[in-house]
Amino acid sequence: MTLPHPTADQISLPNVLAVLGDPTRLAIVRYLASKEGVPLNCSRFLDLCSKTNLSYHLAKLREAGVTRTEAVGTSRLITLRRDDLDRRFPGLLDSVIAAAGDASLPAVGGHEIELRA
Amino acid sequence: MTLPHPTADQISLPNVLAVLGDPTRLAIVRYLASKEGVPLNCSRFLDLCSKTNLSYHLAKLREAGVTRTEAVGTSRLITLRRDDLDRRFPGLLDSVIAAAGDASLPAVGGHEIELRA
DNA sequence: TCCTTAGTTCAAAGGTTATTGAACAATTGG
DNA sequence: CCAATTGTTCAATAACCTTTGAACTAAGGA
Repeated sequence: MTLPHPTADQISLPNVLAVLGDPTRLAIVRYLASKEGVPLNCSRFLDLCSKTNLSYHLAKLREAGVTRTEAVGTSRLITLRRDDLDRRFPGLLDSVIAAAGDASLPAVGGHEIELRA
Repeated sequence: MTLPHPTADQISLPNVLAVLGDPTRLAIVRYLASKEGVPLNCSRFLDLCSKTNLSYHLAKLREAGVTRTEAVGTSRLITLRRDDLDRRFPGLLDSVIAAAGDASLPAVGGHEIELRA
């Protein structure tokens, strides 16, 4: 439960943009946004890349302050840090998600069980 | 006047985000936005980095479809591709610029003459 | 024509990023 | 306890990015 996250004001715009500039990570964020409020575990994203690589990308998202990762049992529950991002960069997340929604990004999920919110 | 630019629908979101994820380029875009409508020449940005490096960053911005570069004499006139970006990714540029405006980014310009719009 | 101004291209160095497989740790169920 | 599930860490690799200085091109002015 104690994974390192930046505080809201440690979140840096260039860093967030750079992190979202990767197609795999953008797909993760897009999917998180589509299931907002529902914490998802990593296995949800295994369509996108290998388990090892996913671990890497999810760490990047967490370290940039885009996602929050909570350890529960052997799982990690991933959520978007929408409140913090909206406070720091109003409208940014929404426009990114909307833009990503139009574009055809890698699809994800479907055969996994959602975890209670 | 014939520098390679992507068409509006060739502009890719991950690419734009990645390109804006560099502090120097974000500062360039921020400054272009603050002088919107006024084409600026490269020398305006020499506070940010060396001439060579600036050439590199401006090429990145152009290739990603963020800026338009027009050759006039020995100058290059740089403008934001706001219309195309707004059409492709509504609200994105504005929220990025607003967010960049709050954050303290490298300042730029001041002692150069603006070119007529 | 010669020089200056404006910017590009090139090659190289150094750094960072993405990706992989193998090995590891931790929790949970039988 | 044993095994399966979930995910991380490590070392390695290949690719890409940023930055630099030197050499270059192209236009404009004296």
